[in-house]
Order: sequence, then C-alpha cells, then structure tokens
Amino acid sequence: MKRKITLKHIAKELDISISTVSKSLRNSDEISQETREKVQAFAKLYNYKPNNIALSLKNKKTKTICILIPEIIHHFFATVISGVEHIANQHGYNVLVCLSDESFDKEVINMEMLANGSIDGFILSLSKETQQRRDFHHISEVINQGMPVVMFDRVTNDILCDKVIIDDNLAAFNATQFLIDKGFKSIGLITTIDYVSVGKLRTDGYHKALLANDIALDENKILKIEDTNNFEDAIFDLINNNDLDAIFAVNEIFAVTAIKVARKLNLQVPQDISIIGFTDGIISKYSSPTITTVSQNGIKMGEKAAKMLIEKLETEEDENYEEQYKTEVIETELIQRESTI
Amino acid sequence: MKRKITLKHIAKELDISISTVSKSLRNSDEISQETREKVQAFAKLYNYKPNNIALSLKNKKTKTICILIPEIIHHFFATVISGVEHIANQHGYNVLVCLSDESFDKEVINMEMLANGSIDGFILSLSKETQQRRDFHHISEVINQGMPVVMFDRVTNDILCDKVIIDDNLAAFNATQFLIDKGFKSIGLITTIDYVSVGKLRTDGYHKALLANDIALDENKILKIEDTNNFEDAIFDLINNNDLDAIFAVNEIFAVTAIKVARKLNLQVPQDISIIGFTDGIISKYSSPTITTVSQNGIKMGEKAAKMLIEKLETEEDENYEEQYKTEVIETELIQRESTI
DNA sequence: AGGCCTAGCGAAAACGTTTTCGTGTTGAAA
DNA sequence: TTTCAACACGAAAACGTTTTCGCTAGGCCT
Repeated sequence: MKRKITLKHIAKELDISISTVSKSLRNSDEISQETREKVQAFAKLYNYKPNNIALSLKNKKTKTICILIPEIIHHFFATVISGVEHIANQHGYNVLVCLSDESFDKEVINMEMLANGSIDGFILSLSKETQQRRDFHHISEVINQGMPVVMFDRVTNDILCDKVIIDDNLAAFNATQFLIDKGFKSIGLITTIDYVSVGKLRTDGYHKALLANDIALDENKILKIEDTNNFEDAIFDLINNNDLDAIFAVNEIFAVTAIKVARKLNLQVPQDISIIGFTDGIISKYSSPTITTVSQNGIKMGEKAAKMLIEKLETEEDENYEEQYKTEVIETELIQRESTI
Repeated sequence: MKRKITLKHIAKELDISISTVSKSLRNSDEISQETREKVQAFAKLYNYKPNNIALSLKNKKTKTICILIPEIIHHFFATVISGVEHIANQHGYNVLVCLSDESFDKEVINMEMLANGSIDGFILSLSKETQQRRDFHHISEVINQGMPVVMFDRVTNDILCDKVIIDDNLAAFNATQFLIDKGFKSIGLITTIDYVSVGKLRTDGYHKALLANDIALDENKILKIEDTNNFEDAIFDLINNNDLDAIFAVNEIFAVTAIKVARKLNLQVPQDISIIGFTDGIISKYSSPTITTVSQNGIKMGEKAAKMLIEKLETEEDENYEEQYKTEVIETELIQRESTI
C-alpha cells in the first residue's frame, strides 16, 4: 500500500525546498531548467498528484457544485443531473447530488451542511414541503453569504437568483389548444394540488386555453391529485362521470394511468378519447399506445443551469461587477405520438 | 453579503487566542465555564460553522464518497444512487455522482481525479468499454493507495474488493424455469453481447434452465443485441422466424419492445406469447400489459454497497485488522404481472 | 575594487482547523 | 516563606499547497 506522495516528500528526497518543488512542477522560470526536469521526472515516477483538499483550502474554491433535488428516482430529475454533470465535467467541476426527499428539513440541513466551504454553488429544485410552507430563509441565507444559487423547474419568486424554467403556463396552454384544435370540447385535466408551483402554472395554462376558445370551465372535469400513491380510482371517477373526449395530464404517470383506466372503461385511446401528458420520459416513449406529450428537456435545463452557475463562479473574481439575475426559459415541444388522433 | 466567520475572527473580536476559541466550542474543560459561554454565545450569534475543507485537510477525511456509474438516465442506477444517498446521509457522508458514459477513459479520468484526497471511497459499476477491454489498472491503483472500493452489479473477478451483486445466473435460470413450468418449450432469449458481464450471466442461466429440462438449445432463438438504439427489426425477425411461445428478455426495454413487436405480428400477450423482463423499473409497472419481471432491488444494492463502504471507512482506524473482502448477493424476486399467463 | 543586476533558490505566510505542549497565575499545603 | 498542584490560557505544529519576498553568489560595468 503506497501512501500518497506530497511536495514535502519530493523536497526531502531531492534535498531541495518545498517551494522549489512547487515551482518546478508549475514550470516557473524562476527555477533552472535542470532542476525543473529533475523534479518533474521524479514526480512522474512516483505519480505525484496535488492534494485537492489542500488546493481547495488555499484557493477557497472546491470545484464542486451541488445539485439538490426532491428525488432522483424520477426520469426528469435524472436527466437534469445528467445535463449538469456533462457541463460540470467539461469545466472541471464535480457534482455532489443531494436529495431532499420532498422534505423541508432535509433541504435546510443539506444546504447548511454544505454552505461551509464544501462546495462553490448550488443548483436546486424546491421540495414540495418547502413550496407549501413558502419558507425560503435557508436559500436567501446561502445567497447572502455570497454563494451563487441557480434554481430550476420548481422555483419561487420570493428568491432573487438565476433560474431555469420552462414556460409551464404556455406549454399547458399549447397542449390544451392542440386538443381544442382537434375539435374537442370536453377536455379533462388531471393535475396536482396548487402549491406545487409547476402544477399550478399548468393548470392556469389549461384555464387560459379554454377561456380563449370560449369553452366553459367545468370544475368537475378537473382532478387535483394529492396522494401520489393512490389515484387510480379518482381518475376512474373523473372519466366515468364526465363525458370527456380528451384529457390533459400534468405528468406521465397520470397520463399512462388515464390510458389504463380508459381501457377499463372500454374506451379506445385515441379513437374514443385522446390523451396528452407532460414530461417526455421513458413511459411516454414505451407505453402502448405511445403518449403524445409536452417534452420538457431536462438535459437542456441541467446544462443551462450548470452553465449559468459556472459562469457566475468564474466571473465572480471581478468584485466590482454588479449582480444581475437572469431567468432562462427552456422551450418545450409537443411530441405527437399515438395517444392523440 | 456577510463573509464566513472563522475562529480567527472570533479570537480577535474577543481578544483571546484561536486555541481558546476552538477548545471553547468543543467544550473542553481546559477552558473556564465563563470563557466557554462567552465564546459559544458569540459563535451562535454570528452563526459560526467550522470550515469543512480545513477539517478535511486536518483529518484526512472528507466524509464524501463517490458513486461512479455508466449512466444516470436509467432507472436501475437511479435507484442505486437513491439507496447509497440514503445510507450515506444517515452516517453524515455526502455523495459525489460521477458518470463514465460507458467510456473507459472517462472512468479512468474520474477515478484519478478523485483519488487525490477529494473523497474517502468509491462505489462503482463498470462501464461497458472497461468490461470489454478487461483493463482494470485504474481500480487496482486506487485500491493500492489504500482507498476502499465497493463494486456493484457490473463487477469483475479480476479485482479483489467488496462487491454487491445479484445472482444474475440464478435469477435468469428461475425466470426461464418459470416459463418452462408453464409448459412452454419454445422460449426465445433477447440478450446483450457477452462482454457485458450481467448479460452473459443471464444468458448462461437461460442455457442452464433449458439443459436441466432437456430442451434443446436453438441458437436461432437467441438474439444478442449490440446496438441499443435500433433493435426493433431484429426482435421482429426473432419472433417472426421462430415459433416462440415465450420470451425471456434481459432488460425492460427489450421486453417492452418485444411486446410491441408481438402486437404488430398479431400476437396477443400473454395469450399467444408470454414475456418476462429483467429489472423492475417504471416501464414494467406502467406498460400495458404490465410486465412480469425479475426484480433487481437497486435500492437495496445501493444501501448495501454504502453500508459496506462506510463500515470499511470507519473501521480502517485499526491498522492491524486484516483485509477481508466480501461479496454480498442481493436476492431477486420474480414479480408476476400481466405479460405471462 | 566597488557596486549593481540577475539567476536560482529558500523561508515563511496564508488558507482554517485541532491538538500537544508549554507557561504564568493562583491558592493552599508544608 | 517556599513549593507544588491546579487552573486557564496561549504558542506552535500539523495537514499540503501556492506565492511573495528575501537572500546569496556570480558576472558585468565603471
């Protein structure tokens, strides 16, 4: 078991000072060619690699960013991480993944733990509980300490920072309009309860589309799901009690479950009822019928968020540039598949 | 923007030495009650938190582990990360996620980058390319430096370290036997090319089951897929050219595609043909018909791997305990759903 | 010969901790 | 009065770097 070799070891072995070793390795012209070569050869031979922790302490930069998300077993978040990792890697950054499990406390603890020099910045998406409480002190605290934060997807207006979102409202509007254009008038909505920001925005988009086309809003045709574990019966009732000719669901699971329920009710998709989902995940692609959906490009969101964060980190040097926060909107796309006519 | 406060600041402000501050905060009885309280109050007021990097440098422990996987947009790996994160969090560790993108080079670079004190240990699953090359020098090097490594799922016998696997061979045997017990004799296999370790093991299990039941092995009924982007036609040919009454697929995607192809060929699943998949992911659960599958408990694997790694890290103190490597086998389960009769 | 410049190197501080080992001041015992 | 222990605290080393600033020796110019 070879222990890691340090500058000190090299210095002692070659009988020169630590400074000389350090400078030789960085090819400083303060040091003679001869000495440089000697040191570099020795370092290579013993496979010297600088200790990152020491560097971090010295430079006050860890070259590590944290992505804090509600959960990871979720295709969308996984794609975001993938995008973040990709860009981070390109710029020599590592990615720490932290999970809040949709819990406010875990979110707070994680942020406090890491705000002590462990990382250079945060990319985060709010937990449900945090959105419900509307308590964001932990985030503003971190920002106040001078640590850059980029929020994505589940964001809040209460915090000033860089953000990456999709236009949930518009995307939902377009999806609903798409259904209306097909001639449907009785369009159901399967959504989440309002405190989930994106759920609310999508619901609003649905409203707007109906309004724009003079279709009366019927609350009976709107299902707000709270318990994400058991909602099949609720969807059953929704479809059974209303004479729907189309459904807009705010996520994949709701959409695929709607298809399943429709089949139970002897309704053919898309012949008898059209269904549109949200999030172009693996389910939409492989379900049968495949699902028409609003694609929410997680990879792009992750990439954008990482780029914004890293740019902030690298330009931070200039003390005298003034803080400017941007909100980037990633465009969505309606991917037509088999679940709509 | 409040800059982070350090021991030095507190010392200067209170006009005492750094040592006294440090000791006071750790409640050392070397320091008078009075001083301790004063310091602690001050620290609390200014929200002092020790700098983790400095601690890491001092303790030569980072309380961070890295999970290095081929990709993250893959339900199984996401569940493993989730399991790892869960246990790591419980023990006060952070999780760095690194992606090899199935590339040997990226795997090597990542490991070399992090083996310089950035992390305390690795949890890893080999990239395809690494398995193909059978070049594991980067891993043995890291182990030689005294850094604990736990491999999971895609492992190799060429490296001695802790491992967490499922019994792929047995699981495939059982799945095939399950089909045989249903009375099927013409069973197709959709698998990967042999250098993917788990693919080979599952193929072997299929062989064994046929052998044990005196069913002749027919190479025509075995499809080895290399290009994971375009294989639908290959599956079409497999089903079309052989009179299969069942199929065992070594992953979800192959299974769901087989169902789709079967439907194209006017074969009803499961009435005309039964299909079993591998990996209990989101597709199996939500496809229609839902897919009978071998559940490979990713969460458990992640948890187990994290537990093994952390145990090694925490007991490493005792220099004189001798290295002992274990291989843990996580049990699989055949989850019966609608794709088999 | 004296002065100055430069090449080549080393000492030391700094990053923020923890910890070991003093050191000075008490008060009490001898 | 001397001695000694206990108490309360500080100095400094250590972790592994980078970087600023000095220092020395040699060579050149006047």
